[in-house]
Amino acid sequence: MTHPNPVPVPTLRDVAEAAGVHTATASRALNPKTRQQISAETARRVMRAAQALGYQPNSAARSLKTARSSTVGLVIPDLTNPLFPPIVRGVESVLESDGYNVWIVNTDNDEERERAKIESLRSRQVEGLIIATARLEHPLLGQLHEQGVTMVLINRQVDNLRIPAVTGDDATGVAAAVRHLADLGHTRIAHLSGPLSTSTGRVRSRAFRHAVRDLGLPGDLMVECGHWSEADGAAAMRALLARTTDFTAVVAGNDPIALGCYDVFAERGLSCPHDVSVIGFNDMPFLDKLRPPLTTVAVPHHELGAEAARMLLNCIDEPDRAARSVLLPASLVVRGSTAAPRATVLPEP
Amino acid sequence: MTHPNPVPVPTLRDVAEAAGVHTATASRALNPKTRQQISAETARRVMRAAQALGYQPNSAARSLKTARSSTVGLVIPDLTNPLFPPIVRGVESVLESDGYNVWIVNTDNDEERERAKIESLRSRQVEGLIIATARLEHPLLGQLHEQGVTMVLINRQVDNLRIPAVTGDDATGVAAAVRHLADLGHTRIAHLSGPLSTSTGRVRSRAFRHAVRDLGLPGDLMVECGHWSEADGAAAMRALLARTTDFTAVVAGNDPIALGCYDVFAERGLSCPHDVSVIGFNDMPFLDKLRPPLTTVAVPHHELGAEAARMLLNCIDEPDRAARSVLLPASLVVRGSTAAPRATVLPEP
DNA sequence: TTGTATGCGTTATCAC
DNA sequence: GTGATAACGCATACAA
Repeated sequence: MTHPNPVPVPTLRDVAEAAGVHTATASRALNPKTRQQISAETARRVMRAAQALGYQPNSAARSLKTARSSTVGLVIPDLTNPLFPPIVRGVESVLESDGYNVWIVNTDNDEERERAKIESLRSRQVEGLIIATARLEHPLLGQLHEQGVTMVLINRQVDNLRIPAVTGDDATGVAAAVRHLADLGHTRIAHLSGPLSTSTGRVRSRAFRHAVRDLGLPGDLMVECGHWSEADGAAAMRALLARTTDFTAVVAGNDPIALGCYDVFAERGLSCPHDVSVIGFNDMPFLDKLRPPLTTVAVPHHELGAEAARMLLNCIDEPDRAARSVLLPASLVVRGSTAAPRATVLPEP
Repeated sequence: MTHPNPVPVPTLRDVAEAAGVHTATASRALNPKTRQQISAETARRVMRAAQALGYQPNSAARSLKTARSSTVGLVIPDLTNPLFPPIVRGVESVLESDGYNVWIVNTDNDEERERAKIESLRSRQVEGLIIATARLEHPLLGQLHEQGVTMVLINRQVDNLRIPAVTGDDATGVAAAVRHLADLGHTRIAHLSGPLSTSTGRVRSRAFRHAVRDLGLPGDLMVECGHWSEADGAAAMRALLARTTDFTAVVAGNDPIALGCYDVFAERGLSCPHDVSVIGFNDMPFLDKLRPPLTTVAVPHHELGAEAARMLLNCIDEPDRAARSVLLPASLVVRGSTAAPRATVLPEP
């Protein structure tokens, strides 16, 4: 139940009256940037009055007047995907110390939803957008760019348009994964890629092809997952097994896909890493508690968010600066899901 | 880089001019609730103009005029805690279909931060607050309530004030956990509680005491964790083992605390569930992939958020309605971390 | 140092 | 059915 006598929200005018000054004076006294224009005594009186009344500036009025919202929009597919909360916190950590607030929206990877959410963000006069959805087809981005919307992309490079982006160095991460397996003695390594309609799916898939080719290994062991999910990972692994059993290691497009592999191994009585090694991607929480603990590629999600936020601030401050893209290093985290293949013939010296 | 010629954002005035009508008419044409007052022909013309210009209403101006923000604030401790994303999505699923938007803030369980965040929310004229932080001491809540702030609590009951709340039925969940262990033959069951400064810590701890007492089991095997974390769970388990080894099962205050137990078992060479059974709380993602898969109490987090949102809408619509509290059922999810104790003397018939 | 006046973009209340 | 006008709360250019 709300309070029986809902206190009317005090305005600047109330504060001014209580302090016996004009609203303009009160406004200056309350704003740190203009407080110096005011006598210390008056400033103190105004601030006490504001405190006493529980005054909070009406941000709608302020942004209407100043044409600034001190708000940026953060567009992600789905908060329940453990990738994104660290990114969100990274963004916030930078933006909040600069006086900005962050408005988060989920798109569920639905184009219509995404459009609607971004419209609503724009109608809120956000000063910039950080977009962390990874679909490849994206007419919307082009439109926004045309309209001069300030934005930064996370985990996605758009080739055509020059939009600043910050991404994890997926290619190096995949290469490290493949090299690790090769070093262990694996020669037939499969890749269960994410959807090739996503930029990350495409980048990692291509990196895998390059990596195996560079090592002189076969590059035909590839299956595309319909989604980045455990279920689709399992389906892809079943499809691969139906085609061939002549492989000893798998590089999964992400961690849930790797978990899908675990499920199929359990079904088929295969032992990991004994029969087959698996490497995931992203280093989700609690992977070290799995059976076996999953070897994976760690992406600095928090730092991805923080760096995107810094970039966005740059873009807001210097609208004419050329777009830059930043690549953050990914690193292999070796755990228990990778080992030497069972019947390896070690390469002759 | 932003567009070289940043298009000035079109206002209602621009739309009106383009359509050859007055702004008032344009406003009426664009608002579905007033569109009927306008001739169909004019309405169409205005809407086409708006479309063509890419017009988005300025929400600051609108909420200044209407004194409504169509926004509610959602206050949580930390998005990276996997408990909260489902709650957030639950809240959003209800609120968005009602035309509201949700503003999320993280408090990191810091009182000062929480106060600042809520102030910033209020200055944004949010129409209500959903608060999902679980500290027990909370002068702030009292103040907000005094000021007539509409709010709903998640996972926390405040005794004094009559503030609506929606919580999981922790007590029943804990009781089910204890009964499950007793049914397996355990007689000496320990509890590693969360911090007793949190309402959930206190509720679950008390429920545990009641449950063991009702079964005639000893109630002295309790340790309080400093935080709801894996590290603190491990510390508590070490403390318990230093005191006694005369127990065969543990009910952890939450899942990370249970994982802390796993860590200590690994250190000491104890086998779970062979030497000791463990039950967690919350049913975080991927618990089924652990070694062993963790038996836990599932709380309907999405539904918790959805129900809180429904309640908040009620409160906004009918400010004078009495506060209600809702308890959502929790359920035991039996997995591999619980089994009969090794050397059980089964009770005589 | 302080007060006066104005307008941000929108909607509500008038009058026509 | 449409237009004119005012006002929401605040910040700022200008006057004093």
